[in-house]
Amino acid sequence: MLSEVPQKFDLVQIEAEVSSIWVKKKIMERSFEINKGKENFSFLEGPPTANGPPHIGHAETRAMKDLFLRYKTMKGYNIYPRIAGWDCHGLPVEIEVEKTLKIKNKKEIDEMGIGNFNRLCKESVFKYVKDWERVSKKLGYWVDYDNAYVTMKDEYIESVWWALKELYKKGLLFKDFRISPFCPRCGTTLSAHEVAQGYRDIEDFSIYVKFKIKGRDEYFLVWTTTPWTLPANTFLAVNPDFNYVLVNVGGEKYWLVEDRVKEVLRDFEIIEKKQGKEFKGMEYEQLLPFLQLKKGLYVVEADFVTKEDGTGIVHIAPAFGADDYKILKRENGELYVTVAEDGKINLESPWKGMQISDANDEILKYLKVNGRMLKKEKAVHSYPFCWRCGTRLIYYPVESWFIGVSRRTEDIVSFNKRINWKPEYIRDGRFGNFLEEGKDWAISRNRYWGTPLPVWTCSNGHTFVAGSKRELLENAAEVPKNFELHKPYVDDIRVKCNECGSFMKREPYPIDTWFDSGSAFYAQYHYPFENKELFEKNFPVDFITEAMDQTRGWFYVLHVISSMLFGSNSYSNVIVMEFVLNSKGEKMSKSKGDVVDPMKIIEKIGTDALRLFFYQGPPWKTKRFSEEIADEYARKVLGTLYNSYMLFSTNARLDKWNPRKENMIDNLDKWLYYRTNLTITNVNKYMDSYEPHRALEEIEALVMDLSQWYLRLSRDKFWNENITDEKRSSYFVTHYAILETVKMLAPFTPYFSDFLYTKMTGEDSVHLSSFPVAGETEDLLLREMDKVKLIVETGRRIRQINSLTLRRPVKQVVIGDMTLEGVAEKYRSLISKELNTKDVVIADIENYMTRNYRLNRKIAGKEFGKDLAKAEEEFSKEENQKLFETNKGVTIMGRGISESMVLVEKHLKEGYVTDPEGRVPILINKESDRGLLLEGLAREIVRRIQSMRKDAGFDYTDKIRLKIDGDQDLIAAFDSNKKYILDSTQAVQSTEDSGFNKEWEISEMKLIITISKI
RNA sequence: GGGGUCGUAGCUUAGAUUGGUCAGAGCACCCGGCUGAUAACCGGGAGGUCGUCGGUCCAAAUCCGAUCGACCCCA
Repeated sequence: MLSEVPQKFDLVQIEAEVSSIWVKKKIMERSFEINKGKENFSFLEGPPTANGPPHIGHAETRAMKDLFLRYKTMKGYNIYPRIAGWDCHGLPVEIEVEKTLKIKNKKEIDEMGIGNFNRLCKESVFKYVKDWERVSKKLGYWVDYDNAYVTMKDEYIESVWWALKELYKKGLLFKDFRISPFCPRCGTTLSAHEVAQGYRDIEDFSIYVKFKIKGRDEYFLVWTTTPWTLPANTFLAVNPDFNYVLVNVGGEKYWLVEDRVKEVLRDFEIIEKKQGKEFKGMEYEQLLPFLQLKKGLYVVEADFVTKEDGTGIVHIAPAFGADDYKILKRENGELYVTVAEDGKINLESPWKGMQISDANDEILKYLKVNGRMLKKEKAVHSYPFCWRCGTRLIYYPVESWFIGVSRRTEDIVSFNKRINWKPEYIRDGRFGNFLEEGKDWAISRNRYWGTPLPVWTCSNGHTFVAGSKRELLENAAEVPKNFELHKPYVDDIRVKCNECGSFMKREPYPIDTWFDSGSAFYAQYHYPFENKELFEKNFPVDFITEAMDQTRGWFYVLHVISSMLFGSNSYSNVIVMEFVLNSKGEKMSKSKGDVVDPMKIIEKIGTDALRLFFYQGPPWKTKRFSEEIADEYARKVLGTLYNSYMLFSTNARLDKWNPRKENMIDNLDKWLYYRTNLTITNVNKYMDSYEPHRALEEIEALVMDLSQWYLRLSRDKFWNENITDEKRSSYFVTHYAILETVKMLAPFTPYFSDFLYTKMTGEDSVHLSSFPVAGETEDLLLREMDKVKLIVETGRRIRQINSLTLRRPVKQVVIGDMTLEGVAEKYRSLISKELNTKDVVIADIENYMTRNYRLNRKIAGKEFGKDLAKAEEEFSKEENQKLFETNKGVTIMGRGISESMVLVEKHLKEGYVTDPEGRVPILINKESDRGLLLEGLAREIVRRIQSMRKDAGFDYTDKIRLKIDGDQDLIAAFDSNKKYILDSTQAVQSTEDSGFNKEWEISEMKLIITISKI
């Protein structure tokens, strides 16, 4: 039953062997089926965009996902669906295509035709999917790749449409303006990512202008860096909590924030003070009288007004700033856009038709001439430019469709409380904070490749939202051939307006691809058109995990969509994983050339080693990747377990022992059994609470205890030639411990575990077996063994410190703590063997102390005066010392000596040594005699013979002839320990001179050993 | 610029929620042991301003503030 394993521990070789068996015996497929009909555990794959090969971070999240999938499977849960998923839409795909076509802007895309472009996008999506699948499979990530959900399929899109229609019906999908970064030359908005690429430090001018207060001879002093926006001025904003002052400067009176006066002005005189809120509603005269405003030209309050620069009074031009637009909405004003999309002023004014940069200068002149400019400054600041053409970006209102997240913020925040976040601090920290902001979500994109927004509008302002393919086709005037839910096909469909009968056109946008991936929890089922029950069974999803960057990405969109659509959280447990960094703790990057290819690592050290590295330490802590550390750790845990099996199986096989229940005989065996069960309990607990690193720590500790304590102490039991009850007992617990450990490791290291499991059981796979369930355990025994370990370790340390080599037995070891009596008696033989002592004594340490009493000169001096020296001499006499010890007092030279006058010195009795810093009092009698000496020498001789056996290449079952020659003492040692030596070395004494011989020196004595095989 | 996490021996790290046994391990290093798990195993030793500065407290690696550095998110 117990199969042999190769001598050499080689994870890569093991992996190769196991993975071919997996394929041959369809282990993965069978594991998917094994729990059919049992309780469900639901999982959802966060869909990657496969627009590049997977890197080590992807490997980490996949390893983490797989860990729990395997664990839950072994726990008997049915996981269905268990599928991969691919995010197909969006800018990354478009950019990839643009790169291959060597085109740079939307105009060129329009020229080649959207149909052609999108076809290329569709083809490009799967360019790297093969790489992803190869790496994922190699990592042992067991999901169904053939039935992956794909966000660009019509079914998936249809589900998303359904969701959008639901939101529309709830009034949560609407059109509004979004003030976006905009390149006036390219005529396009830029994504945040693109904007971030284009920041540059530039020297720019800014101006202070004067807004006259209506009906007063006072001005608001306002600072701006964008004079071209001044014609669109609608409000002035102050911070209600700031203090403002009215100053007189050369006869003119200006209002500005108190804290900035000194920075802005030189000679001034403060006339009056007011709080910001007192200005609310105050009207002022239009600075540039060209725009006909229906509402505006009064002061509003705003929190975003700071004192860091400017005057604490901010010019508001709603079209050209996000904050500005917010104020307009609050004040219910009307939006005026004074600049056309080509960046030219379109307002009837002296500047009409000018580019904004030219208008800047002209407006400046105008203000100067009209006495409305106080001063002009130059300053360096960071400003975004278009990353394509280098044009200065402006903020510009772009029509956009929104999801009304802000209207459901309360729900969204409260549903978050139901989610078990790992680590916990994400819930109320990074994630919670972001939810509280509750910003509306602009989902329309001015792009091509994506889920089309299913909204049609007519010229009379009516709207139709298609909630399914069918609903669209029913309302379509004509149905085109080769129809699919992508541009340009959907755009070709004309819909007749139900209200006015005119033709409707589709709003031409695709939607934010995050809406796609955030819809996966229902759209993967083609819900609600299909699989309704399956969806409900799996909702909310039990477990998801992705990297930290998904907090505001996938985790957010899933949660928002689910909260608004289903009134619930969409996942119950989530592990937020930190990144894998390079060995210096820096982010890996292509430019640094330190990007690690997971496949290369796997080929070198094996998948299991890489996986173990990922599982070490909390998933939410960054990990510095190092191949050496990964390899080392795998050797430590898996290598040790492998060696343990090797030791066990070699002996058990010789004895033809087959795994079966045996009576546990000695306490050490019981200990290992209980120890294993304790680990099983803890591993289950930690896995269930999504703390895999703690589970792994438990397993590691068990492996170490098995190897370093249990097996080391049990080795000689295995060497007995006959199979005894003791041996059976030991085989049983060893087998139990190794097998249960292998099973617990299975979700962590699927290849290695399966290798050992199949060797041990002959079954097909550990992944078709159940996760260990703890048998009985006994705390007392576990605690006792800890004490035994402590005693043994302390004893060994004492031997070491005092150069008492373990090889030579000592006369006696004293355990000087009576509370340890029970333990020490119970494990007496174990302790004597480990410490190689003839005798173990348990006795109060005080019995091994001699005390020496000295006079405390400070106190005794007052009593004895100049006789002190004599008194000390008297007191040190043996009879007085004894008297003092028994009576706690003695009379010296006619005077009583009491305890208060005495200092006590304790000494260990002659011949004993101890470790004064030890946590338990252990004494060793270091006195030796000839018998002990000879025994020690006998072990020296054995060691030499064994070493020679090995050098001679003898098998350890080979019998040998042995001849010893050399110094007297060594011969004596041999003679007096003959049986021990001959038994240990499988030898018979001989006078044969021929054979393998060698001369040794032991303690400056000569020893000649001759051996030969019989 | 705002928010978050982290910073413990040469390296990887435990301990931080509940402040109080000399801050525990492992690897590497040095010394020793074992020699029937042997390209394995065991013991011991040395090595730490707990990033820095300040505060609270009888007492801080742990709580608070500042600061430096790493990483992430947002602007």
